Amino acid sequence: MGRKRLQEPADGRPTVHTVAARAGVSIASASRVLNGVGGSAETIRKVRAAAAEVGYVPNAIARSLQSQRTGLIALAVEDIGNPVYVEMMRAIEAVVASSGRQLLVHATGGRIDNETALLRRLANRYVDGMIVSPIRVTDDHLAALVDSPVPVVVVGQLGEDTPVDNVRTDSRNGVALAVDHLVANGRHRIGFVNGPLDTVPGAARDAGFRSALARHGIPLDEDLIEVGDFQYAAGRAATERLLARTDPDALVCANDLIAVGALHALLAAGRPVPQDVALVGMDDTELARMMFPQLSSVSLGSAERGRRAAELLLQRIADPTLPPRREQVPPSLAIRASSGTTPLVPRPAGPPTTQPSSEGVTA
Amino acid sequence: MGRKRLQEPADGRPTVHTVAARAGVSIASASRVLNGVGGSAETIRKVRAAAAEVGYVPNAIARSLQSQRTGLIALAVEDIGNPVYVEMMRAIEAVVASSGRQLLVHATGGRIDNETALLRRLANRYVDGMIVSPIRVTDDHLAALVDSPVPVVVVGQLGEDTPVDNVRTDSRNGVALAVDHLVANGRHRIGFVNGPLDTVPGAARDAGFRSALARHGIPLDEDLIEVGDFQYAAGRAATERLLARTDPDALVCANDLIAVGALHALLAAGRPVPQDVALVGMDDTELARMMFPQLSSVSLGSAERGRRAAELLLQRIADPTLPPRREQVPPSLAIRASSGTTPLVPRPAGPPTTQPSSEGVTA
DNA sequence: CAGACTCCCGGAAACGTTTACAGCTATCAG
DNA sequence: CTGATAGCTGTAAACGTTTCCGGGAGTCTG
Repeated sequence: MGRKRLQEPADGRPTVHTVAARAGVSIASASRVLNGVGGSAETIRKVRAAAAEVGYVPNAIARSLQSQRTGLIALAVEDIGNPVYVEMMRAIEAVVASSGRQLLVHATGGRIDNETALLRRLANRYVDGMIVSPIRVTDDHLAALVDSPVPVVVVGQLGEDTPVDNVRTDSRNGVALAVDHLVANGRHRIGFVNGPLDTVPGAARDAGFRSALARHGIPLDEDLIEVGDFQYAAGRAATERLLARTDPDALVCANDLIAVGALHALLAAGRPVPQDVALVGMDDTELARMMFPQLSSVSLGSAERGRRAAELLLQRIADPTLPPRREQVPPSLAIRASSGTTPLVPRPAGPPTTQPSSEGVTA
Repeated sequence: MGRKRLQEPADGRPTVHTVAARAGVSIASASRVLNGVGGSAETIRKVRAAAAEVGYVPNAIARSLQSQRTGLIALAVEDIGNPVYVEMMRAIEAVVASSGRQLLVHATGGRIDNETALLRRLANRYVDGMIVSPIRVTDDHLAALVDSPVPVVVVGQLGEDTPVDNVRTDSRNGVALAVDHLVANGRHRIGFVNGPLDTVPGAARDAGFRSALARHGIPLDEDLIEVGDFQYAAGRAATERLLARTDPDALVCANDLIAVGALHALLAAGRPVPQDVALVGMDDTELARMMFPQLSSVSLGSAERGRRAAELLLQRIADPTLPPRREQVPPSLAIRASSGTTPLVPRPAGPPTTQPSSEGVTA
């Protein structure tokens, strides 16, 4: 029999040619049987047997080249360690896995050039689509998003007119929920520990804080606002700076990592939480529930946003002609011990006796 | 000019054929120039210009098919949310990225069939190698590891005779470090909150705890040992059960998530840490430093293990004929406020004034 | 000026798969 | 008995790239 090509590649792994030769059929028939389309009973039997004997496993790369799909979905986030992204990632993973695909995680380290490069690299088609959650956005970046060669979904704020699938929340309003809650509990010297103002979430939260105070008729004291990074250490340092110059009775923090840093700074300064200072974080990650006292936190629905983003992406992959869509997940407030409702009543210091309810009340 | 094949595929994306035609050279020349090997000055100029004009980007899949390498490294861990894996992942990512490859993360959810399936799927070559950190190991699993079609490195304990690259620590001895430290500080009713005994780390830590107590001549009180999951909630529940039936003056926890749960349970029960009960966690994740009081914790060098595993894997990919290697990272103890050195001296409750040093002392 | 050597180029094969197409056989209807 | 039809099969092309190889042009040496 005149074999046209090697049947056993150098590394000895069987290909569809190996199977076909062994079964005494053509590679087309072998491929059809292996894919479960067509084939006579006899052919099916022979091919299956041959495949089993040689331990044939199809090569994913070759299949991808032919089918023009890789079965991979990329996720680009700033910091793989931030629990908010962990939760988002878990939700995305679930959706992606249920579609038979796999998730490829990129850590951009928040460096935007990094992220833009990633978007440009999409052109080489190593992936069927990408979910990206940028914290900074430049024009260059936007351009890369808009004319991306593969479907892209953005988690986070994006200009109204940008024709890119987008799942967002309203973090401005999220901050307002926190402020409303604190004001309702009699706190009036409310501090705010934010992340960098040149980031999209940082800017939104800053605006939200200022407008919420204004709505309550509370004059703005710039001393009560401090800015750091969206990290634990930066949050702690920022809070220490804030405490050194002024005297808040409550703190709103731009995410839970900052809030944990703030909690640490407050306790170290001998300011019990919530008796002396009430504390509200943001993102409502599991970290908030792991603190003592448990932290109140504004949920921005990160898992839900991740889930929806993944669904949007899968839909767009299935039908690239869909018009750009925009979804919004509303924020909600989980009230826990750190912003307890009995403000400013001096109590003996010590671990608060408030029983930590593992489920926060949603406002 | 007789073109043999389509130069513009249906979706309009340029291929090397497009570039070659536009530059008026063969695809071989175009490919050579684009890869920076060979080509006359004139050819280089023409090809580069043509590539730029049409915005050519090479197709990663086709390249992989030809080169038999995908540039992807897979990492399979149980729980993507456990900070110990986050740290390991970061370390691996750094090494992998510096070799120009990318990391593909799988969450196995601790289900072993899941992990074995993953190993079998490696046969389709969608990835150049894999790092896996199993917490349970069966014979089936071992077999899949040993005759994996692509290089695999295991992070964690593995039988001595298993011919698979392996980076391990000595968690038995790690537990001993914790016990020694507590005993040296006058604690004698030392409790142990462990993970499942049918896991590799759970079993090792259990053995370590028992032998350490024996070495100090402390009789074993089974009431002081409790088992749950390697999770926060389970750790908290296990600690509550333990506290309900006995009265420890110290607790060793099998990882930091459990330790945080234990801290929570202790504080809720009005047992100040470290005054009343000293607490030592394990893994020395950033979570330990984010608690108040900061948690002492046994470092098992997760970042270092990740780094080494990645290096072993890259070396094996470069030279698959290497003999199986086995590396060991020694544990060390980071002493922080939660196991402060002034035991059993009743103090007024309240936030400990111990200044939390962000760097623990290494024993 | 002839031969050897270097360099560049294009044709074609190869990576491993799926699939369009055409040919063949067997079955069925008329 | 003939023509149509359905189902199966094999050949070959295609996916987009890299690379082997042979040929041709140019340069250098003797």
